[in-house]
Amino acid sequence: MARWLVKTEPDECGIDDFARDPKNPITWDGVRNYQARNFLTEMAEGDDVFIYHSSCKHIGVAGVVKVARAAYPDPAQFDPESPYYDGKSTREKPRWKAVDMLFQRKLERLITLDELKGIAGLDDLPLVRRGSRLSVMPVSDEHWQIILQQEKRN
DNA sequence: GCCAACGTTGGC
DNA sequence: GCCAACGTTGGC
Repeated sequence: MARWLVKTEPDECGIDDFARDPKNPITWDGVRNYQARNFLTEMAEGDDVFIYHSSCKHIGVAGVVKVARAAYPDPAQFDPESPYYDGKSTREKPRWKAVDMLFQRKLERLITLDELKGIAGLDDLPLVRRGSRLSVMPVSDEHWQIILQQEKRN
């Protein structure tokens, strides 16, 4: 089973939005970057996913969700009203994918980007790399454990 | 196919 | 709000 991390702006959709209605999956749509899309496509039902809060006051890993439905065509790309509309995408050959994700748990505390940057073992995690804009990325078992261990620290 | 211009991301 | 880094676009 693979593990992942996705970035999100908590004002748009953060871990609290998952927690508010924990039985209801949320559609992870609007990914408009090819590398990120390719990772989305690799996600399998049941995979664990870190929710990372970006572009906000408290930046860091906030919780865990799981993939409830593997990749399918992102409905937003066909909706002219959506900010994620892509006129060049067709239903026959959809360009973009979405997955559904289900709440697992909120971390006991936010694991901040700042502290993640200080952990040598995470050097090759795209998240902590300077200038990295990748919004969906795989997380190795080792990295996953390292990040979770931080939760128990003060 | 190159690459300058432009738009976006995202930390600060 | 600033701006560095990056991805995409489009002229050539």
